[in-house]
Amino acid sequence: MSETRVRFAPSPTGKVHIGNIRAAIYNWLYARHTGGKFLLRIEDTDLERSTPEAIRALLECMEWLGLDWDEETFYQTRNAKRHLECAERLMAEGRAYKVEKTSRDGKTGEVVMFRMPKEGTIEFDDIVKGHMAKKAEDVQDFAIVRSDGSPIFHLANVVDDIDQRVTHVIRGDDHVENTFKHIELFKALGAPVPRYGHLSMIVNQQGKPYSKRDGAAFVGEFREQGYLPGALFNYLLLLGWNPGDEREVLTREEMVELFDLEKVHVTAAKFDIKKLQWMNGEYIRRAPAEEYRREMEARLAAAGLPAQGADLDGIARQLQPRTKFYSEIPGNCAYFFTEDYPFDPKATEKRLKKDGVPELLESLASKFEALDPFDAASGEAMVKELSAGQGMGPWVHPIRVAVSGRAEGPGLFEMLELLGREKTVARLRRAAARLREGTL
RNA sequence: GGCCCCAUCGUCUAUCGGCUAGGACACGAGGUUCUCAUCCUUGUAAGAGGAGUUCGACUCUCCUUGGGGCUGCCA
Repeated sequence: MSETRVRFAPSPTGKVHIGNIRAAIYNWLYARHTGGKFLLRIEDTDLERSTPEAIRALLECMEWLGLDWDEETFYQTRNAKRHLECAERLMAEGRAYKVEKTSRDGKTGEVVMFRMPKEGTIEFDDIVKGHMAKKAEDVQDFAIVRSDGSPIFHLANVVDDIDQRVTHVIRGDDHVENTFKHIELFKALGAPVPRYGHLSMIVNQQGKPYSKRDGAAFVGEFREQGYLPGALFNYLLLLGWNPGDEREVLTREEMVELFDLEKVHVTAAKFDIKKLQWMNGEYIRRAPAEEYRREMEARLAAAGLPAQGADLDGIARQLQPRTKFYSEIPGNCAYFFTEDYPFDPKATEKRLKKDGVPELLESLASKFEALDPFDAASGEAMVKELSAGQGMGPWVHPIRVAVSGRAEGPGLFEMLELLGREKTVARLRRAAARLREGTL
């Protein structure tokens, strides 16, 4: 049994979308699962539309998702000589012929056509779709070399698969019809036909397949929006495959161990951003505290917030279960690091702009000034005593908004402890003063 | 038009002839609670339609309907 060799063969003609990248994920997992090789081939034969930017974006996305590939990156255009040699050979053997054709855009010239068999059936066993068969008469001859002498996708794709010794072709559903053509090409070139596995499409909320023009589905967008690569990877994996039990959040190791092409679904799956968001939160909550802290520090630094002196571990502990996206970290905890924190208008209106609040805040400031020790437990005990069993809301809410500017966040007393006595007291007094001045 | 593929809660899915059709997301209710989130409990919600095979069909067969793919000198 020879080694499994699969490839991801995108054409860099636009931004890579989730459908493409899921194909990459499935190829990668299949290679890792079988202990084979995962190859990358850039199909840049469409010179008009392939761009270096698209290639760079693609490689960045793969790296971000941890899709490492084996052997050297294969650029299809660099193998053009071989493609053409094969075309010559096919012509010499009568399997291809030249013909005068007019293209869609009106150019007329001589192209090389591959001759398909005219009778019998072409069949293959697709690993995901099962047995596939088609009458030869239903498949037309097709062009393999353009009138300008450049090889066309079908030829280049097959010859490269031969040269890269690809054993399993795992690609999008949109290639099923091509497979009947490609099989004949492999045979005509005297090469073994690889096994095929065709992946269903991922469709959008409207039920339409994602296209390269679908900006929202561009993998890089998810990264910018603060999704974790692990979460996207995990979510995409589940869109058409499951481990056979009820687990959904899987480690990369589990995925590699359990992944199986035979269990991949035939039906198209609808992309559900809500579930991805949940998955992302799940990944954040499950992240090691160390990792969350590092991420937080990086985000704070990027936002220009000075984190020195603050109890970052304590803040991270409070924030982690409340974070849906890493990108929202600075906005959610800026008040820990600056006195210039914004006041949410609604919360200010509801909790602070009330009769008696300035007086309340000032009296609380004095109490916190005297509190000993200044920690969450004694803060809570103090307010509990003030509330006399009637509920701490009337005290807690104004304090929270005064010291953080926000209506939601960590438990108030944990928050105050993290802030420290000095800041707590100063903020309460400052808020009271601003309320009196009417500057809040 | 021709050829091919597909069809379980709103969404992702389990079921491989025995089903009171299970789980997750989303949504609703409740609990914990100082807010938000987490967490726990819980509810609503599905087999496109019609024939057939069978003791028994979500599961097998056929038809209909609906969706998708392909039908390029794009990939």
